[in-house]
Amino acid sequence: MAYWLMKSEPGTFSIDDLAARPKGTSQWDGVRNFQARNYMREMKTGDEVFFYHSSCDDVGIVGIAKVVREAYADHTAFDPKDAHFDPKSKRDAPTWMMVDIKFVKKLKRTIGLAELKADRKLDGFILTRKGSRLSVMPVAAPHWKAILQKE
DNA sequence: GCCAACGTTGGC
DNA sequence: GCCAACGTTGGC
Repeated sequence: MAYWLMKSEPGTFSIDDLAARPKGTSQWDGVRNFQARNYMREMKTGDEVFFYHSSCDDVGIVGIAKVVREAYADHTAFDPKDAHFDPKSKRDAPTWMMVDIKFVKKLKRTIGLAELKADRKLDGFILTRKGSRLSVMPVAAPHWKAILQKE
């Protein structure tokens, strides 16, 4: 079992939005970065995911979800009307993939970015690495545990 | 709104 | 293959 972190702007799709979906489940579409896509292809059913709110007043980890469907074609890339349309992605050879995740729980409080940056136990975490903009990333087991202990 | 950092594109 | 220009991300 592996651990991951996925970023979302709460103004677009928040942890509450995920919880409100039927069965608390949603596809994770719109990823258009190769490294992030590659990580999604590694995800296995049952893997756990930190849900992170970015570009908002309260930036940080807000909840936990789990992977319920492994990588498949992101069909929004085929739709010319979709904001994330990519003409280079073909139905018979999709460039972009998505997974489905399911709401598990909200944390009792947001574990803020500043707090994550300040924790020496989290050295090496991709999220807090200078200049990192990845929206999907792995979380090492010791890091996962250290973050949970902050709750 | 600003801007640093990064990824992508396209001319050469 | 190089690299400048451009677009995006995302914290502040």
